[in-house]
Amino acid sequence: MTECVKNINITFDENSVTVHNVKNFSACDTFNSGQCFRFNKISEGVFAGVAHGRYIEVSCENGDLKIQRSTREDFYNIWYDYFDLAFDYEGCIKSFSFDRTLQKASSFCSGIRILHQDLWETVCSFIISQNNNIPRIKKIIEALSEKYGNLIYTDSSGRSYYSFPAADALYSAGEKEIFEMKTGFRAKYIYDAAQRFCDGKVAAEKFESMNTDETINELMTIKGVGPKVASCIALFSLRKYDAFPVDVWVKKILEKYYTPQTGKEYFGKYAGIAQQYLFYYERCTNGVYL
DNA sequence: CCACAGGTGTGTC
DNA sequence: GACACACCTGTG
Repeated sequence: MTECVKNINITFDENSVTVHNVKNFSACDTFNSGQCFRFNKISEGVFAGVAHGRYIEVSCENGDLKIQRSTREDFYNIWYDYFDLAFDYEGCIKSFSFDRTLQKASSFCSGIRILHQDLWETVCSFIISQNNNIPRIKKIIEALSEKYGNLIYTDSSGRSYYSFPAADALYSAGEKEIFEMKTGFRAKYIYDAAQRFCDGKVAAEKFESMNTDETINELMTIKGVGPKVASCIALFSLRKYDAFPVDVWVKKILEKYYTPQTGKEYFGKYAGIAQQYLFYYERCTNGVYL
């Protein structure tokens, strides 16, 4: 069955969805750009993982985006939004032509998408990311999911996939158990955040009417969430495209290619997407990959 | 043994 | 406000 929605053609199979002629989509670049910790390469060009409580396998060849193990309903309810399919990345990249470095970076990784990730998962994951490295961040998140999440899928080789733990699962586990999952000094932050999500004090809808600065200030009331983590949450979950996370890499980039005064304003309303291109470009061209 | 990893809270001036 | 400084843990 094929449908046409907003000028894109989509084919639905028994157990997969194919979106035809998708521009600017690379599963590899998207999942390796540091915004998401739960997808891994399972074969050439294919990435598998769990998001929003569902297991999928994602690949994109010749402009055809294939999502395996997705129903038609899940595609419309979850993945269309998750992969930001409505956003015009081509136009966004064109708007970056005022800057040579940005032009180079965006043509290097024009297939990166800004994912629309679950708020709680993003908050928790980026708290874990502080003063940490990506392999260990992934390891901790997998361990938490295996212990406190739900079994979602087991593949033919016997590998099991788990959902990210719900906030109340971590809250009832307690700070001590969270610490024992090798989260270190971040345990108290995770516990505190979990409690606030259980209370319902934090909800994604709350941020819809807020601008980016308001969003970041609100997020920073969570312990362990500073400007960098708050910007990541705003960008990778709440879709505030002008949120501009500044980490050690971006700091280096700003020093190397720009002036000390260059701030997010210079990059405009899609500063966050610019940040992703620059970050990924700089890391790849300096030999750091995963 | 020590530095470092996609930072942040706390205590100083 | 602009600084140091510690912080769990694994890896080089």
